[in-house]
Amino acid sequence: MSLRHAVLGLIVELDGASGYDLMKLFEISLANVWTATQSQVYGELAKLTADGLIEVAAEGPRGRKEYRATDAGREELRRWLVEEQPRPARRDGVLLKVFFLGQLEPGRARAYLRDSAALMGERRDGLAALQEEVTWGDDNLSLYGRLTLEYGRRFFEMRKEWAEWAEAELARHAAPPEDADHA
Amino acid sequence: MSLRHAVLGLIVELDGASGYDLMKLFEISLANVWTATQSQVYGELAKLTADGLIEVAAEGPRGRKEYRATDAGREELRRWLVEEQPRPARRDGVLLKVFFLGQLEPGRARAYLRDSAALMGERRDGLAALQEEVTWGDDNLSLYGRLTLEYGRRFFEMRKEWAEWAEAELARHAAPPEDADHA
DNA sequence: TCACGCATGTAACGCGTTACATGATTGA
DNA sequence: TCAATCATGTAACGCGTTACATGCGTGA
Repeated sequence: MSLRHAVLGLIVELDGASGYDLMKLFEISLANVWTATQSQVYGELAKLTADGLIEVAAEGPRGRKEYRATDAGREELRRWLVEEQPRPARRDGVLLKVFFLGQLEPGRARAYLRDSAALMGERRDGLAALQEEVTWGDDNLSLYGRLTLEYGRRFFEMRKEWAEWAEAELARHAAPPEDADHA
Repeated sequence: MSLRHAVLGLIVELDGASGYDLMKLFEISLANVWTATQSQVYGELAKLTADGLIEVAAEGPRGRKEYRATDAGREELRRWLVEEQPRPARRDGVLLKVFFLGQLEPGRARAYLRDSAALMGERRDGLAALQEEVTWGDDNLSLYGRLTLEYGRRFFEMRKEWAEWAEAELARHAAPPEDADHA
């Protein structure tokens, strides 16, 4: 149940927001941390309201509803942060493919890893560019957003290096070490 | 739709397996790559059979059904490996918490990161020990399983180092740089 | 004989994705 | 005026989790 706390957390930090505001934040700030669709966000807002963790603080033009956290909501966010420990759900589409790469010809398998390394390099560069671009404020979301962005950069860097290493491993196996000591 | 291909892939690689066999493989070999529950596995076997990608090749004692891949199934696995590219679903419970760590007292936030670093170190050591223990064969599953295991080790190592870095960053912000040039 | 392990299945519920559906405001 | 943007919602479907339910075979 993490979407719930993502939505609640944003409302607490911003001290009030609409579903539309939240969507933009999910697309930008939380893009590398937790994704959510529009229907999920509005659905969760309804549930959080029903459970008394947030409330409609004001209504604006075009049916806009500005939600704010209740005391119970702030308490629940804190409880989640302190008490609940997430078990990492290990599920990775790229790794799954690697696991079955033996079904392809060796050349194709290595090409897959090479492409993967290149893609990870691009992603890393994208985040690195973002880090340069953004001017960070002194607020919480800036400070902690900076930490998660750096995590993303390190993540892609790690994957790139791993893919390069894996490709070399395959090469080592494909070409038996005939030249190891006589060349 | 990756569970489908995980199940199909295992059946192809093993050249025949029962749901029970697959469960053990999900618990051991695929634990760090793709998780699945028992009901998922049996459900997927039924679907794959209905779609003609696998078939019951033999029935054993205790109602055991040995599935084997059909030609269509082997073709589908190949297609998935070559054509389909997974978009990485970025969703990470630990990062989500970090994003909202500003809601805690600075001391507690840093403690969270320290604990996280310690946990990641343990996980890394666990995988490293596994790497030492296991005697690897020459089959595909051994070769590619070794690659994914190394990925897991690097992943935890990266997270450990990141958590330590993040904790230091918070320390830097909590204690303003009063001693920077006069000490 | 009896416990453990092998072996398969179903049902209920919640989360996530995609698509559909509608309408108000504002600024060029 | 009209297009873009703001803004909210619903419905259908599939995947994932938990719990329930059942029964056979084998070895100590």
